[in-house]
Amino acid sequence: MTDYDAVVKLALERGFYFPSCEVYGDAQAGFWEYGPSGVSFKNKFLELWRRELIRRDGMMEIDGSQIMSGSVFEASGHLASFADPITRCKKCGLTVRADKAIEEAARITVPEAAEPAEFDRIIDAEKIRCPKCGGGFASTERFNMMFKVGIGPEGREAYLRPETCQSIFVDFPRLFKSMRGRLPMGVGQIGKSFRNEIAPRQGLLRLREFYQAEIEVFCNPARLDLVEGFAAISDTVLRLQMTTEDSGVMNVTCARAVESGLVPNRLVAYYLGLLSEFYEKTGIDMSRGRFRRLGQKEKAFYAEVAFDFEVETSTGWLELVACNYRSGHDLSGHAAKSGEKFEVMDGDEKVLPHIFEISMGIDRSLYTILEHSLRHDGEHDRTVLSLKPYLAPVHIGILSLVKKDGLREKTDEIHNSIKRRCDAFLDHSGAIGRRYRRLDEVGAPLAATIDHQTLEDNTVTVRMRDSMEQSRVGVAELDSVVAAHTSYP
RNA sequence: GCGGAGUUAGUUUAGCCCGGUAUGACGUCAGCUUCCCAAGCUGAAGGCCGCGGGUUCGAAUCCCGCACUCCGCACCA
Repeated sequence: MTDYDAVVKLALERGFYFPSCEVYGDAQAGFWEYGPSGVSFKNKFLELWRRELIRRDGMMEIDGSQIMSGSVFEASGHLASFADPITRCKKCGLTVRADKAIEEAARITVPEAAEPAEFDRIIDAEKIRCPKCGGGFASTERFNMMFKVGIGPEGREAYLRPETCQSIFVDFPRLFKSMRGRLPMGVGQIGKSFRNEIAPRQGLLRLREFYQAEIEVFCNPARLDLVEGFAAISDTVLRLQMTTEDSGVMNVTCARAVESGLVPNRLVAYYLGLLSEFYEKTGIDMSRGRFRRLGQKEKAFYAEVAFDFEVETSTGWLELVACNYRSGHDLSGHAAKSGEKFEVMDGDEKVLPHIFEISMGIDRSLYTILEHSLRHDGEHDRTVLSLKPYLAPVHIGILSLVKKDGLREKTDEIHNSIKRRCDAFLDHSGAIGRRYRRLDEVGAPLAATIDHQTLEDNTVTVRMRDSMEQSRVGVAELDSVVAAHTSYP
């Protein structure tokens, strides 16, 4: 069984995640639900994100609409650029990208954003045929990856957002004014985005409806090297890979990365440093991670400089975060379309802020943490999910060694006294070893077992997930033991 | 979307070639055991065999279509 299969099996058996609408045959691919363990785990991951990025850096957090008006995506460029020109072979049904087919057959480069009729004209003029069967092509159409929705009885045009950040951009003027903003200003958001992927695949890794945690840093393009607090991360090590040459991954400090020109400025290096420190704390094996600088062709249409944070998993290198320097693309687009002013004062200077974004895929991050944390302990023949204690869905299992002689009642009492302050799981049934194994599988770092001695001296056995070591702890101290062991770093 | 493989209980799996409504394991639940690492014993629940149609007296099994999952290609601002 591959690591991927092992994670999927655990996810299904232990309620981390599973397919949406699975009782119906018309369920579509690319939609998954988080179960109880998954939600508890996700919430803790997001709390870590808030601590390490939003609060640490004094950013704002908003929660925007998932449905946004058509104008937003006209201004952002998504209506024109987030769509592929596709054409279909009339004989064998092969669907190809019109621009790719023309490029390959006739060596003519047509801009992706050209009109469909332009593609048809060239296909006709160059007598381009299906590369597979030689058949003729039907008319070129635009397949836009945004989900269109109709608002109200008239069905007014709107779209499910394909990235959460558009809310942040259009809210910027109000946020800057009402929240007494000053540059650089970070605004974050956790929420869902929607993309009509042609072929969703691999569970949480490629979804049509997915979670993003995005941070948009509004900055003065003339002051990208004036970063307050840079000293805090200047010695943080980044694992960098340049795309141009087949260079390996280099370990360089943030300070060194800027000096050597590997990272264009201190602002970008600062946030790569914060991000690196964040992921270190998620339990992902950072020796299998890298920040890869993207080449011209790989970058998104709005990005000037882009680094992807990628991690090696059993499915190959997986992109968890896109860090894009989007320059003035977004705000100038919204300014022009809306007529609203997006310039702000930075000291004595009036500037249209540029944007550096940290766009995190939450689902992919959660998957990667699970895969990197799941291990088989051959010595004791058990499956252990060695999550960081602060990310575990269950903090502590509360178990009765046996049910009789009042141990069940004592166990219930202890569970009741603790359950509002942490995620405690009560279990009376089955052999004690079996219950420990169950807790190991959901990643619970602690278990407290109530036995006959508890009735005499009010102590319990506390068992550690990773070492399986046991110690005797007073019931009165249980609270503080749990808090100390499961608190965020 | 193309090509390939697959889909039977929570998980895993037999049965399919050679039609007669389904097998085992693990897990779950209850009881006994009162026990500190998946112990043992007894019992139970759980399946419209992915969905729809066809052939047939009768379909998990044969035929057709569709969906989903996985792999490869293409795609992935």
